[in-house]
Amino acid sequence: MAERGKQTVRDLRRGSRSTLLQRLYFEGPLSRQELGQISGLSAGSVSNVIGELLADGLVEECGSVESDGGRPRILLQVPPDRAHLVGVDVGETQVRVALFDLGLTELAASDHPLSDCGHDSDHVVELILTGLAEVLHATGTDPATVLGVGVGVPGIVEQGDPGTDGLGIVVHSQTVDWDAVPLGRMLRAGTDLPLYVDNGAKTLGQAEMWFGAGRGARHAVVALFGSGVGACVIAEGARFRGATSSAGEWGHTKVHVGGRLCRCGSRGCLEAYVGAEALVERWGRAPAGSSEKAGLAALLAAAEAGEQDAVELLAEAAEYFGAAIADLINLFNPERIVIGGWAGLMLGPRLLPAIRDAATAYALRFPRAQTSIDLGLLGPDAVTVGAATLPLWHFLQSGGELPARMSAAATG
Amino acid sequence: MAERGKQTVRDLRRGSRSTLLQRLYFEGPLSRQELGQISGLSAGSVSNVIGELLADGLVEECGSVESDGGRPRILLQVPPDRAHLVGVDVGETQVRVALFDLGLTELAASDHPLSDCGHDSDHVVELILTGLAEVLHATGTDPATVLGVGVGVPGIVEQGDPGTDGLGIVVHSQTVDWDAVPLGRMLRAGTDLPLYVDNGAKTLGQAEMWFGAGRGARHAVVALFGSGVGACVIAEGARFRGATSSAGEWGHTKVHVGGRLCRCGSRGCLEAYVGAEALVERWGRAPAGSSEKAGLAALLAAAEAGEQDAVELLAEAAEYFGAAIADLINLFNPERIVIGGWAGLMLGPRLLPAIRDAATAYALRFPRAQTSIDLGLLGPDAVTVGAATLPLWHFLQSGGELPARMSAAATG
DNA sequence: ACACGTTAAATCACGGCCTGAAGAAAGCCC
DNA sequence: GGGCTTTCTTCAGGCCGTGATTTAACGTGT
Repeated sequence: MAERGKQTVRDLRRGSRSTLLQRLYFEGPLSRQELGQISGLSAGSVSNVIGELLADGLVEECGSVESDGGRPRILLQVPPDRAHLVGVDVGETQVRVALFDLGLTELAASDHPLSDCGHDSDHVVELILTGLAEVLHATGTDPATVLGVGVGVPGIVEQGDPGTDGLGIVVHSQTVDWDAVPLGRMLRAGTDLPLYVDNGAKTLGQAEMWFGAGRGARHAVVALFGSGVGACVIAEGARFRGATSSAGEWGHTKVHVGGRLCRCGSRGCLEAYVGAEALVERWGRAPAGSSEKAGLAALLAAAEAGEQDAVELLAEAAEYFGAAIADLINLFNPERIVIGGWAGLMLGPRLLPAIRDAATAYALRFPRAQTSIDLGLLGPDAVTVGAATLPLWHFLQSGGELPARMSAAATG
Repeated sequence: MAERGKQTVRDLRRGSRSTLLQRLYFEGPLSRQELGQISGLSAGSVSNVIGELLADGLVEECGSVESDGGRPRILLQVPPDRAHLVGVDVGETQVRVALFDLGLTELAASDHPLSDCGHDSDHVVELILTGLAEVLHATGTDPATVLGVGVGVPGIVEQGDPGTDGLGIVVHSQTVDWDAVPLGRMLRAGTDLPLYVDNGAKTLGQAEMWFGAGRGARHAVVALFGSGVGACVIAEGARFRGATSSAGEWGHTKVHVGGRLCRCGSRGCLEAYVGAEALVERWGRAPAGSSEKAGLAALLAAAEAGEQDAVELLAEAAEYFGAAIADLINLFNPERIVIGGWAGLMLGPRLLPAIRDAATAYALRFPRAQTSIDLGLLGPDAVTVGAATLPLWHFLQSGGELPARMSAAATG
């Protein structure tokens, strides 16, 4: 149980590189001095490791800061243009491919609507690959500088054996009718870049954790409230994946056993009570033919205008949502809950107080007291950013391991 | 995020010791040869580390086995009598203290009923300390050979800062009315032994994972079904604790928002539908004045005899239980669910098929397909065993670190 | 200008670690 | 007794992080 495999003396160096690289990446320009303080490494080791990273071009000096009277500190940072990342969002209505630099600044993006052919997997793969080619071409980016492609998909992702170059990645989705689609193999046929695939809600949560309302929390749950409902659980600073990477499927938690029919085929799911699709449908007064987003906006406007049925519907949704959040608090004991997703951001300002109250009423006192409930800061566009964090995470975790094809071209 | 702190070259040795010790502990007598194979360490290192452990008396040779034609393998094992462990169960009706050897064989136990003074914390602490003295005296065990005392309590345990010798341990329990009881400090006043405290349901789950139906699983949830309902979540082979160690409070998951009133004060909790206390109360036909256990047995007998209301009540309980297990499957994506606890073991044989069906009906297809649902193998007595695994786990994890007072007396 | 104090970074000997190869040990078979 | 096989031990070699020492780079005061 929990035996971490064999460790050679070399893994220490990888660990040190990783620690330093992560600190520099997340905590901005830092001197060797400060790096030693916060990482616990000795000054000698910091110098040594930073020297290596400098030689690899993974770190660069950027100015200095005087230190009253003594030698000035040299600031170090991870050069944002040292490498690139690709994030893909396979959404309900479109496939979006974005190219980022190492600092996750978006350099280019490509959108392809998904109206005609639906979610036929061959079509989606084709769109991903064309999008990838487009963003690379538009920016004149050498594919050799891309650390990897992260893809957020709707559905459950089976990661397969690691080390098989992503070939084992398989996607299951009851909602878009993907049954064991071998996305890894299919994408691999069109690109040599390292592939990372995860659920889109999870990647959005990842983005919120890194750059949004989740920053700094080590134990958090990002509750994603959109057309459906999902969650991304972070424990000890890393995604909680479970045995086959599908942990956090919150939308089909039973809040009312034997209750409303859900699109998953079961009854009483949270999603059937608070999902945007369900809300709009239950309200039944959205302008015919309008989008789900417009429908929800109309519902919200009606409630703001004081229309009784809209007010009640939203109040009920807040109660169910809060109760389900209470379940998350009881089960995961997070220090923070972040409510994200487009519907969450739209309804959040109105519902947050009621959600907090419901969570307090339904959760156990002690874990509830340890938890704050806040709105997310990132819009749904952040799915691509989150997807791009997948290869980025691998990069940082491995201590700055570059694909073989890139290591020669240390541009600094 | 997820930066594991600084590692010195010495931590490697600790890791190796820990790995080897764990393998030997769990996988019985093994030769250096086999140890090298399964741990990934080189033969040289194994010899080296085992030499250390032998010198510390943490490992002993135990016979040899011929190896067709070559030098025979020398088998190694962890000597069960090298040290002792204490497990304490602070239950609903009694305080039970048990002394174990390193192999978790029970050497002595002491029970004290908790009828008169209820759960007054001073009284409980007193009983624990007398029980501890009793088992040590009865077996003539030198306290210096005790690795630590593990305590399972009803309620939520706040671990406090590690390294403070357990002084920060505080217990909260809405059911037995403990509000921030500083159990660590209180016990520390009466003993110098290392202290470990956790929720009793969690320790029972721990026992089930180590020696019961959970053996070998790296991701599992032990669902504990007794008077109340709880869960112990194991991820990556270790307990999932969350931010403040209270993760896994499953009994108050909302299965029916706004439904039955629960003893926690909230409505619609799982426990209010399937907890033994709730079932017996709802049935309403248990012999007056009988214990909860007897009441549940009577309910079961009535159902076996075909009495309609009993049959229906149990069928409903199975459905709710299965639905709540479906939530666990969706949220934690375990490879195994173990149903334990005294009520679980009592009703399990009858309800398991229905629970499995309900879980299948309510959970998402993919994660459900990855999970097996089985009955636990250990009775509720295992709480003490589970509690004793707390110090044992520390011992194995640290690579066989002995309290200072013991290391001199390497008896071999 | 110039020495002095101060702070930051680089260097280096040291003790530890794991590996891998070579050697020693312990049994069997002929 | 001489091979042969298999297991275990020993040891050189390459790395690693530490901590002390040295060097670098800057203010300040004279």
